Amino acid sequence: MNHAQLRAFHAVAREGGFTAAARAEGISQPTLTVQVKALEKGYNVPLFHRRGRLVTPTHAGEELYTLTQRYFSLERETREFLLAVGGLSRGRVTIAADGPFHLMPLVRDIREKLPGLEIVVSVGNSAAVIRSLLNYEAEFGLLSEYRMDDRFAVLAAVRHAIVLMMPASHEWAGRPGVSITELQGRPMVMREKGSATRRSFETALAEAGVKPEIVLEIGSREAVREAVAASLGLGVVQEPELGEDARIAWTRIEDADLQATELIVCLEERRESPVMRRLAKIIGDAGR
Amino acid sequence: MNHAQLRAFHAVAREGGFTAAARAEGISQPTLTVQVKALEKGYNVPLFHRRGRLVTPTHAGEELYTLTQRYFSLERETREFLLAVGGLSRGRVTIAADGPFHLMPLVRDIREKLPGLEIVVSVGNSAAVIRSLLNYEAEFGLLSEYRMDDRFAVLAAVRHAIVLMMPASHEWAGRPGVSITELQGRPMVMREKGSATRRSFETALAEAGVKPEIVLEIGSREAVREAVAASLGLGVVQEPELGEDARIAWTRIEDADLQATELIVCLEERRESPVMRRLAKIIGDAGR
DNA sequence: ATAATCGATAGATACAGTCTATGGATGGAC
DNA sequence: GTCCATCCATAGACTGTATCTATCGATTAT
Repeated sequence: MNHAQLRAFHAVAREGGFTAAARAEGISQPTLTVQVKALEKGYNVPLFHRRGRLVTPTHAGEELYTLTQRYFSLERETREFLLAVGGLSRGRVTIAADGPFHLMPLVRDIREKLPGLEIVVSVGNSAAVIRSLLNYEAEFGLLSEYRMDDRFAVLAAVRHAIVLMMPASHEWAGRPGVSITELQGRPMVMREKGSATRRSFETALAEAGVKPEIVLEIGSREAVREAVAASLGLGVVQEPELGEDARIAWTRIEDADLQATELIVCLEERRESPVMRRLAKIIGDAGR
Repeated sequence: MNHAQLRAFHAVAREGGFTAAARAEGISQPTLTVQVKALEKGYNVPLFHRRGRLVTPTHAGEELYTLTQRYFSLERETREFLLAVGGLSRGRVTIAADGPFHLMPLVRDIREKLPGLEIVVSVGNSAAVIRSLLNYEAEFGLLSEYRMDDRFAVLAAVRHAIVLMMPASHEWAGRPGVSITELQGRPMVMREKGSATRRSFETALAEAGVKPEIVLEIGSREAVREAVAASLGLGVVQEPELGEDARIAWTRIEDADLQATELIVCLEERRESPVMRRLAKIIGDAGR
């Protein structure tokens, strides 16, 4: 028993004759005769009654047909699965991100362009993102610029302004911008050392020779916001992370290049995969 | 996608590596590499992560594996079905008989020798038996000798004595045998004209020049027995058809060759089929 | 550092699946 | 009843492909 034999039998059983089956399958009639005969001979099992031009399945043939129906139905299902996955009309894409904020436009864009894809997101810190990528657990990663190395390929970069956050009652509230020098000696609430926002901000401070007073160091964006709302000091945050909080006012820092860059990356070795290229195009369009 | 590609993928996914899969399948490792690669390229779907010597299925690969598991399981099931049917360890055999009496030893023997076979019996008159055989509805037929023609092949013949049946109170009851000449002028109950029993009996009567008095003509074995039990006359019946009836006595007719031959036949064109030959052997052993 | 193991590649080969050509048989049309 | 069309079976030839061996490069373990 082999595939060609089963296929020949199935076609003859389905079409009710060798010639009809040959037409339906687009092959010659002798091929079907030979294959079916080989199948019958191989197991000593007559599968069709041939009386004259009439071809009728034997009982064994009918039973076999119920099996081949399932078999070839499954084969079609498999082929359609591969087509769908190859065409990205179904499948799963996994994204590892170091924070929820820059993720949403990306997810929205993938859902729009490829609605059949299941999107799995895992949010963790930068180390977890890198681990997921190296483990092949995630296809894409959202990472701060400074954590990049040459194992990864950049698909898109999104730059966001870093803005100054203050209590709504603060004297600067309502000002369109402030100078970085004005921050000299001011009380400030800072993120932890590893934060990309803090890194970028400290570089700008150093360049300007400005030293604020660090009154508090806190491990999350939300904690910084709460501390600012409680008037413990000023804070810096990336613009998309601001949210809608009535207790908070914010303004730009005009005379410093204060930006954080968030990268959408994938493993360097996977960059040339066709699926990756198509997804990268969509992602590139998203992170304009 | 073709069968070799799916088989290669399935083996690699199952064994967790190309070399292991090659060992398991008894083929060379490059074959698997080529086939799996062709499958991946054909649909632009990476199926395995290859990092170093570690081979891990992608998500698409895992999904495909669930499909190929079902697929190859069904393929194995199909192969086992064909093996079983070819070895007669399962399947169906259909027998058409012109009466229930000679059937039972045959059915018992088939059940003993080939316990996996489903035995389907259809009982009808001779014409129905012949029709079933010609329609391929039945593989075997039980027929009276005189209905045979050369479209059929005789697999076995069972000869049964035709005996004389009388009421238990009859004067002959208890006699070991009677002469056919003693039937001259005796009241008798007969089966219908087409009956093999009647045919054989009338031939014997004609040869002996004996003429009984036909008092009743009735269309079934059971009806003949009832008529005899009611003392309407004597009856003739094949020995296996006698049954256990306290109202009835019987004896042989000594000086006449009174036998009916029941044939087990199949279609001439099917006689050489291997399945038929094996069944015919069993049937031949049965009808000793 | 070295050996062993694993997967990838290239080139060659044998077989199997398929084709065309043809024959034989059956069933329908007139 | 005869002729024609249709269908399945057979024979022989061919093409493609699944497979092999030989070899390389890379990674892991000793």
